[in-house]
Amino acid sequence: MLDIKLIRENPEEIIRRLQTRGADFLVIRDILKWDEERRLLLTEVEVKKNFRNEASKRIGLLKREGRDTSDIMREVADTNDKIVELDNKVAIIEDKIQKIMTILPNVPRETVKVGTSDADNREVRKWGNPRVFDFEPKAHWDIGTGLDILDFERGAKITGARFTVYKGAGARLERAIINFMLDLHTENHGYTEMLPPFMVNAQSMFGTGQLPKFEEDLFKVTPFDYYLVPTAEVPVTNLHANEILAMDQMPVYYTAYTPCFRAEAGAAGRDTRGIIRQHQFNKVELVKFTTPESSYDELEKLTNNAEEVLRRLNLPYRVVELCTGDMGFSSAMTYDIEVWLPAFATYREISSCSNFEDFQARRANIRFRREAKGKPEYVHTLNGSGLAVGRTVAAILENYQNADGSVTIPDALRPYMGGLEVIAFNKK
RNA sequence: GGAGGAAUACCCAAGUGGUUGAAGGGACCGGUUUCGAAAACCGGCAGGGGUCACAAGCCCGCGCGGGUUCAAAUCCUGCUUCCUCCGCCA
Repeated sequence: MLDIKLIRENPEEIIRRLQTRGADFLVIRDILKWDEERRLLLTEVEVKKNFRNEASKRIGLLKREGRDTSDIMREVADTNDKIVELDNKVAIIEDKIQKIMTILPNVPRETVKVGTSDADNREVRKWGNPRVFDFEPKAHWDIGTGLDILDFERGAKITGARFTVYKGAGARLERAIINFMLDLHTENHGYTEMLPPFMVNAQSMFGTGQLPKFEEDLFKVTPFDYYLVPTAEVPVTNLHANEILAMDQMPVYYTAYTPCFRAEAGAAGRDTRGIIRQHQFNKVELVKFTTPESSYDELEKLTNNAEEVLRRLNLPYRVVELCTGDMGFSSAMTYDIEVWLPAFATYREISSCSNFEDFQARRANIRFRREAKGKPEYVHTLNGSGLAVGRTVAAILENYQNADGSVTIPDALRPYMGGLEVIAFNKK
């Protein structure tokens, strides 16, 4: 949520910067008008409430003296009618403002490149060299099927499209990667591991920005008012909703493994093969709560923490900075980390690291206090995938594949695979 | 799922309609005292919105939402969470 005061002070500037996302956002001028109206109504009704408070107090005193109070009581009752009327007007106008405010995206950071699609994203750095194959590299779905570690048909049978069954060494690999990532982030990067619920309420979805605008992307658990988490960002960021953090706990670093559930509405026809785009996938997430002045340094560090996973797995990647038109709703600035996939001969997103500044903090009411008696301020929230597990499996299968169809296990994962060095076909 | 009980500011806690539009204690912050500290004493101490200078005053505020009343922490009502017991259960 944007700061209404900021809009009030500099509406055209906000409109201009929001427009870089690709819509006109002139509705902000309406908000401004309604806001003005609201403030006038508020001052009016508050004068009346003050009268009511004072008069009621007087009635109490007069009654104690046994005096007649019917005149003044009637007067207050009349005032009450006006108060109700004004309160209703205020409620209607606030509702109108709120409806728009909740669907306004975050203002991109001033330094973010203006653009309309991923074609305008800026490559920041590249790491590692794509392997040169002396055979035709296969796609991960062919490798996985060939090794009998990925079963797409049975996934579709027991559930539906975009659900996959992992088997044997495949299942173990997924689990090994999760443990490897969690251990790295907790032992080397200073994050505290959390294991949150995989369902959250609508309030939490609102707090991080998935609701009200993106309901069609979510799986709702009827008849309950719960949603399956599309990312651990939602439960973990909302851990501190309606809280005021003490300065000495800042910055807060959390990492969490959760499965992620996405309806993938509007993705029909894209990435229909393999495990790149699933309705359910695993992810290890990094989440931070920081002071406003440190959040961009923290974004660099967080992104680097995610990159470290790929470096340890020796998977070539690049980092791109998303342009204004390609950024998510809540983000002020986003780095995507893209891993090299030989069969696609391209880099594909495996992590997205964002600074939301105070956008989510306002929605979820997450604040901190610099000093014991200081005024609470909104924190900045950040998060990033550290990393998407399924896509890591795909990257390993493709980058570490051998000519005979087997897959070598990256050194860093072997301790997590019971020492296994190669996944070869195993009919069991 | 059934039956009871509870929810007050960082913590404990008083308070069943009007000098409580939140007592008292602890913690915490500031001060006096002290060579320094402890103790004692004095003072401060929930958060939020509007006007506006992030001042004063005013409005809101006792788990959350409605309602009754001139007036609600206090009465009514719906919900949430926690506790005790019963049932079921990984």
